Amino acid sequence: MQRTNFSELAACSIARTLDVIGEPWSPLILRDVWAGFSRFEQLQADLGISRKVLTERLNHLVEEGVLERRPYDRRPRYEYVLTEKGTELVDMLMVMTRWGDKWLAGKAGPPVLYRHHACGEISSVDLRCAHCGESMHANDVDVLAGPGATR
Amino acid sequence: MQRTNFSELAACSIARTLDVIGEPWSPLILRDVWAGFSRFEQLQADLGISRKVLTERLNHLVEEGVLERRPYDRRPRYEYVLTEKGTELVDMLMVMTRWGDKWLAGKAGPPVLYRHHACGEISSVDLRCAHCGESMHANDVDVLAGPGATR
DNA sequence: AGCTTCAGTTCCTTAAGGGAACCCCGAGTG
DNA sequence: CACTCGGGGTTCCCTTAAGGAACTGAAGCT
Repeated sequence: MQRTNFSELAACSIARTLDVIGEPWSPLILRDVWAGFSRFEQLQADLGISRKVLTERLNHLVEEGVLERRPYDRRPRYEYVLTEKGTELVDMLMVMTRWGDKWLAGKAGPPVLYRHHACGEISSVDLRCAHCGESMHANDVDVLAGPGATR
Repeated sequence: MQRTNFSELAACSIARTLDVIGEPWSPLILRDVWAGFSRFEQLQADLGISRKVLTERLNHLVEEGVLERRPYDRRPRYEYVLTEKGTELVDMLMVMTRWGDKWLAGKAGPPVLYRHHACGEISSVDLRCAHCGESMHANDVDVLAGPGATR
């Protein structure tokens, strides 16, 4: 299969982000690392992903600065941990989770729940304007060309 | 290429969501439809995607209830519009955009800006707890098994 | 009747994922 | 010192999906 490099299409932060974590399995690898599956064997066993593809994905995520590969033994053993850049990607996963919980979970209800440290309650994320704090969703904004626009 | 059906791996809203929009091009198609490119020819020209793949992706997104295919002429002409389910997916794109703006845009700055209707300011999304309204990010939550969990 | 446009469909080539087998390295054991 | 074990990959072959260009069909226009 050939695959287009999305970020060459246009200046677009969505396309650029997809070049970092848009490949199959990458978001699930991030989820697992966040959940504490940090080693190659753990990830492979939990996801059932091909070892070849897992190697490729981990290398790519490390190159992109989303994960860090660090030794945890004097033997050649490594674990993968989220960098700050990677941790901030988890925000996106929390929004995906919320959408999946609402539209795909069905009667069984959400597979996982989040308990918010600040208030101690089971909750989920909500999108708000970083400026005024009011709700901010797809229909609440105008899209304008920014400084990095090319067309 | 074979591709694993992610949602069969485990009860996981992320995996389920990826089965809806995780295929290559799907998020960019959604972005374009949101931006007003609603017809086959417009999408194909803007993205440079193969017509075959565009057909497959549009069909899948319609089947999943994310897009609606509606005629706009007495001739066999169709446009694709976001359903409510699809519009809520754009939340995820806004979070992706924010991450890409921060980590990948570089000196040129963000390619697009959002102006928030409520306050009229250029802004971006921020994740907050739906319950208490405080900031809610990856490190601010505990993850617990929910009613839909299978293990 | 012929031309044009939109919205796909068909067909071939190329490359990526799946999966199983294999390999290398250092530690622990007898 | 040889032997085994387990983590972390690498290699190989097969299948299937993406790229890309050419083709089709159904209106409406001239």
